[in-house]
Amino acid sequence: MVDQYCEDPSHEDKEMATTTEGANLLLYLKRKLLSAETAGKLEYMKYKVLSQNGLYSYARTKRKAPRIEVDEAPLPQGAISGPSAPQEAIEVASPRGRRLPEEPQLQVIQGLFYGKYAPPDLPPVPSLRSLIQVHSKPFEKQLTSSDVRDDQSRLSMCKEDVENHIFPLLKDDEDPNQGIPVTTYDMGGNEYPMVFKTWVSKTHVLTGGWKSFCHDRGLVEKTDFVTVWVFRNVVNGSLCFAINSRRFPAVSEAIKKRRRQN
DNA sequence: GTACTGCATGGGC
DNA sequence: CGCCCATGCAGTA
Repeated sequence: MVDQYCEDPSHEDKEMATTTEGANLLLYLKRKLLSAETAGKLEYMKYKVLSQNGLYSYARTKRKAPRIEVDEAPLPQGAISGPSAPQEAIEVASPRGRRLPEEPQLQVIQGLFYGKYAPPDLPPVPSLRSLIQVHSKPFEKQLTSSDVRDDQSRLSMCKEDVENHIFPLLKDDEDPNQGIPVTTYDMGGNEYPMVFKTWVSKTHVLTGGWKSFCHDRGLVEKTDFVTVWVFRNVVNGSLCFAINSRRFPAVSEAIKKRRRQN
């Protein structure tokens, strides 16, 4: 696209027009009130770009309230409005994990993620904030070929992550061996119905909508890493996942996961 | 045949 | 050696 402009002798005029157009668009957008859906998508794009460059630190960034005033979905009854609504979200401690209140949270996370990456404790999806009260900390997985292959495409998760981040959130009547229906959200707030299940062989998987999630985002093995948050929908109590992905084109081998030292 | 599920296996740690 | 997990492939709808 840029090359075309360079070869075109009248490109300066066009460029000028484009610049003016762009400036007008930016001015317009600055005043534009966004729908919840559009705001969510923009937030997702921002998060994706910044998280890939390791620049995103959602938890530490002071954020203005999202400009959502038109078409905003009504908040569930009892929910406090505003960006900091679920302040008292309850984090479920892992059975093995010790809770050391003085310890900075970032240190706890480090070592579990690839590179310098500290995803927020809560999925950075504005439309989900009022739904989350009970949740666990995120975990990450480098995708394998069986995670993304068309004839398989189920997300397998390791024992440690499942025991630490999913099992603590399960209710008594939810049996992973039977399969638990879950709703998975992407960073745009789009829903994918999936099933979380533990096979007889003790493999833990996410099936069902995982395939379309994979397709929609064009996920590939090894270079793509998914971050998984697990929480309960405070309104209907259902088990929910939120999944984001980051891509490292330079990564072409399986990364060995560091053993947790307890 | 196609899409999907889930058990069994073997390599790696 | 035992455990874990990626995946091969058999079975089902």
